[in-house]
Amino acid sequence: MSDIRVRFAPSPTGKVHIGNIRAAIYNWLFARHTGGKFLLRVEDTDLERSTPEAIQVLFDCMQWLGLDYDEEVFYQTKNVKRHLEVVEQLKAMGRAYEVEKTSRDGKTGVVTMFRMPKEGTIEFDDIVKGHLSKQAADVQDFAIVRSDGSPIFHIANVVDDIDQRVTHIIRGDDHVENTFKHIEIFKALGAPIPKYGHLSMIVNQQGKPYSKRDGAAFVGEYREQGYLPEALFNYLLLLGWNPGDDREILSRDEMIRLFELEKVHVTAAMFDPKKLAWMNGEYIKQISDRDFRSLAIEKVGAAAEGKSDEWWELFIGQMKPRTKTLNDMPASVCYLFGDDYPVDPKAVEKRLNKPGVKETLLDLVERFKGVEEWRAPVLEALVKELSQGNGMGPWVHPIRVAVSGRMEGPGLFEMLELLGKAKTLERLENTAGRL
RNA sequence: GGCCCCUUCGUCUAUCGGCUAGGACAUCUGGUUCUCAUCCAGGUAAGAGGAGUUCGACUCUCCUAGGGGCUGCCA
Repeated sequence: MSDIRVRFAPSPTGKVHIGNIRAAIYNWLFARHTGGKFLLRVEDTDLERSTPEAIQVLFDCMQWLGLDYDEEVFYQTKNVKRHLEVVEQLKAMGRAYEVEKTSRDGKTGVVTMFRMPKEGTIEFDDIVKGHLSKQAADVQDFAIVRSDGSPIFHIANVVDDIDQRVTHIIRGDDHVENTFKHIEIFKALGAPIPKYGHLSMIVNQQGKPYSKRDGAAFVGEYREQGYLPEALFNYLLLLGWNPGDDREILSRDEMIRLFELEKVHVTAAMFDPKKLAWMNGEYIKQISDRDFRSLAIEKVGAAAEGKSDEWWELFIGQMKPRTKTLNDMPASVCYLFGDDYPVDPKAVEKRLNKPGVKETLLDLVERFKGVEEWRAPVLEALVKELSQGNGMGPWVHPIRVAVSGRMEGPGLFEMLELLGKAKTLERLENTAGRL
């Protein structure tokens, strides 16, 4: 146990950005590594966007990624009274003052400003960026209460951090400049100044912050696309941190054991969907047969019912190494679950519309009819004998397209076993009939 | 404009003054194979530029260039 307390403090908007969730991951890992507490604070002061649905999306994302939090969720709106009390305190001390201002949209009103020192330097040691300092004169006074009386981010954030007794603030790089302001508020209030760690941004190929224009920018999209939470977690973790050796695929326990905030990189990291896809494939290969089966059933739907354990074992052995994201699966195996499957015209052209193919298929139907034990090795032996050692291509390719409509997939004989004798014969005959 | 930060293969990165600069993804070649994928073997590919410190610099210092962040009654 330690006294370390960190928080993830998103403002719920109905979507959780990958850069944001990476901050959550680093906070979580830091807390779990040090034996501290990981707190969740919902900065729900934007009443229009912070709907119950948006907050639920946030919870769902965290649960999906296995980011469990300690203590009760802290809602920023419930602490508004405190924020305003502190502002009064600041005013009494002469550190805050009211002024009439005109906002960008032309409205004039009285806002409360925080008074920054006018000389000296403000400095702090950022755990990831190192020593940072700035002339106080370079930081302007800033608003902390709007003309409608509502507290602004800067004051709400600091007061909540004080109330939640946060010891380490790990957040996005875009808050570095705010830190110089926040430190002054902590000082003015006589509160201990937390340690800071600012995380670089996730950027696109142009080096700009990764946004929805660059592809899937939100956690929910990866979930919908069939990525495993473990893979996204692992990939995001590696975007700016590594254990110091060549390991890349890490178990949750290893991550917790090895994670060190001091080793987080300062530089922005470019998001590479290809590597994420590779990593997802690695995780799919790692999951248990049982889990793979239930995920497959989830994706394929009702058509997956009624298959035997034995059937699944063969299916899993064939499909696990061929699956990059779970969502690829329904399309790549649908011919196993029904007769309504797409036929690739290029495959037909290349493998079926050739002289002699019709005869080959009809001949195979006759030979297959006599097969009593409908098993991949038996079928393979049969075709091997036909080919007389000259390669099974002339048989294998037409069969594959005839029964599946595509040129790629599981091993042909395994495919036939999965399909069953009746379906295989039916499809071969039907296909031959159309040639 | 001002302030702050960053800079190793295309990408993520290792290197804490000794480097023939290592790994992974991507890419290419070959092998295995009935296709695809897996798997195996191998290849191409990097220290932004310039000064300085040092026996020695990717590692330390400075300058330049390039990139990014902030500069709201957003968070």
